[in-house]
Amino acid sequence: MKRNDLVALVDCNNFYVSCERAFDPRLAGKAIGILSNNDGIIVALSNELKALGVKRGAAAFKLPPWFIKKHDIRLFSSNYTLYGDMSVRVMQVLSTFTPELEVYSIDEAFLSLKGFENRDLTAYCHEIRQTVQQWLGLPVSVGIARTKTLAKVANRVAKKFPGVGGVYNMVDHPRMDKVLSWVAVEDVWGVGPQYARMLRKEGIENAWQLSQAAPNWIQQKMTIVGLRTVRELCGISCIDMELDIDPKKEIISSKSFGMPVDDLHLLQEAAAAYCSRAVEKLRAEHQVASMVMVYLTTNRFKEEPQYANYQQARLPVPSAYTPDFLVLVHALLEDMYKRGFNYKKVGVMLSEITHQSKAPLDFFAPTYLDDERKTIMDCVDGINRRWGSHTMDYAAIGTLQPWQMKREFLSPHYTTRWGELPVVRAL
DNA sequence: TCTGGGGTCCTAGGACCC
DNA sequence: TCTGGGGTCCTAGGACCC
Repeated sequence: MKRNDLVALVDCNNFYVSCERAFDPRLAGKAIGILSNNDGIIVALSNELKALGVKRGAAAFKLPPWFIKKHDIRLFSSNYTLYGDMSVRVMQVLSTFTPELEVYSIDEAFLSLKGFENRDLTAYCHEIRQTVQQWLGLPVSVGIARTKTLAKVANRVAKKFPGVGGVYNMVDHPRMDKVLSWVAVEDVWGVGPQYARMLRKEGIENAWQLSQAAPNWIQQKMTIVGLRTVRELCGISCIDMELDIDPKKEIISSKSFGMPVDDLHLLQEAAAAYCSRAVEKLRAEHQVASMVMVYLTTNRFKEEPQYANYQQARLPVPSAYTPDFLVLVHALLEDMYKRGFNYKKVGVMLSEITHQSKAPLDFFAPTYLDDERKTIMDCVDGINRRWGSHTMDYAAIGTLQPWQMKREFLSPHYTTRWGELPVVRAL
């Protein structure tokens, strides 16, 4: 990107909450919280819930029943199927507004506005905002600037000052110092808790001060990554748009259990289930992997005997055939397992990933692409796509699955299951 | 009772090579 | 007293993002 680039950051407001509201208008104006896996903590809050003093990360069970009742607080288990599907729709709408769209996260995208210099950018972004609102029922905020980091700042302003109407334009802003001084240093994109603590100790408390810091010192303390952030705050674009979706380098599937698990066979089941999920994701991207890693851990927050370990193994030939991995995962876990601990979590990670067509060849073994194993997997995936996931599964994942996560307050899969479509009734 | 899950990038340091 | 120097590759760990 060059100095004269233009970029808009579109970010959905309270995305998970807004998805729930989009399908249930009665939730408008209510204090709403979305829970983490296992219904443990609150990961997303509506503004009304924030106003009651509840913080992100608060343990759900610690909200007293009288408090919930008094303020009519609505809690939901996270429904990632719904949020993921809504996300795809948002991105589809946004892509009609620019030739260059970078999907940055489930609820955010950067839009290149290169070539739009002569338009009224603020008005154009209001149009984007209104379109998403009208077509999907989701509120978004838009920040416009010459660098991604500044677009993040502008987006923050758009969210925090309702007066600007959800869009804030920082391109050639006359009072950059004033806007940046308003942003706390830990709220700058690229500055996490560790760096924020260090910077504050050095007297740098806001984005403006950070933008004025000595480049050499910044690079020494925060690596090249920190230096880029500083330059971006100064309006020099260093972080390019990423228009191609990079193939994944690793795929992780792991979850905390809904209850403590000490039995090896149950751990094996859970690991097999996550393994199967991970390899499914691998195939969805037409990739193969040769390395698999398994980890398991007890609950580090509890005052009881602790144990954590991981081990990895390599397949002789890259594969996307689930049973190849199930066998390894089974053996690795058996090796690591120690009796007498209450385990909280296992995870499976795939790495050394390549595209199916680029996998290294083996003289003595067929490649995944040319093998009947691929035919079998395609068949399984096809069935699960047609009839719903888990229609066909591996016996290794068990049937009772007592380790499954808790999701007591799950909303319907409004957009992805026929049986759960919202119904509109004439009164 | 609870304290998520899934990613990426960068650097330092060790192993190994000539 | 001496015990090079420069390069690459790999891994672990730390930082960040949502």
